[in-house]
Amino acid sequence: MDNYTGLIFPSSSSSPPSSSSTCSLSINMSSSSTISHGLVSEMEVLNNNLNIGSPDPIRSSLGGSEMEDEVMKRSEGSDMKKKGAVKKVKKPRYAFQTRSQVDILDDGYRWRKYGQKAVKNNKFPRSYYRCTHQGCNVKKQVQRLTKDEGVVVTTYEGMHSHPIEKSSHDNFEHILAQMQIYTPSF
DNA sequence: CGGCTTTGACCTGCGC
DNA sequence: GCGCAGGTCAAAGCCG
Repeated sequence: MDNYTGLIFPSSSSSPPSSSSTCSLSINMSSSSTISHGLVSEMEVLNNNLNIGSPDPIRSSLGGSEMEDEVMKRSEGSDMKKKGAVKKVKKPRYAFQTRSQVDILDDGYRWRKYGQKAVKNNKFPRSYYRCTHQGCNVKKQVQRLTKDEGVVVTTYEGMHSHPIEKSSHDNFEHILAQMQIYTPSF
């Protein structure tokens, strides 16, 4: 099938993606460790441009940082008021569009679905996945666009701290090879 | 039997 | 303060 993959970049006003192709590769490949977290901290901007879910920029309520995965848990269901001690650290998020019949890109990592929500202004639900590798807190969201049902938007949050698990790695490289830089010109 | 998906409930942040 | 929308949890069920 024809599936193009448009990489969505954090189109911040200050730092245009100069060598974007290298950045794209770093999304999920094992070399991602070379990318500093500060590289993309403004996913909201591009999400806004995309109108993924709502006209608002994403509210970055995904405040989960690496450590408070436990903290975020409702402790006893009674007092989970420890958020005051938790400082919100925004993880960098990366999104890219894929024109595909299937929602899930086989990127070589193993994901476990932990939630699904209906999103406003979108007839397709958004699915939430977490990397199953122990100690790896990478999450991703998968959403199909209402206005173009063939387009799937995948948003990654965090960096994998481990190599790709499956050998289908080549598959993802193939996808990456077809990547086009998405330039939000609207 | 273990891992994964489904799904409703719960929590939080934000706008009004 | 209230309501809405997004994000997460966890129990139950399914499947290999």
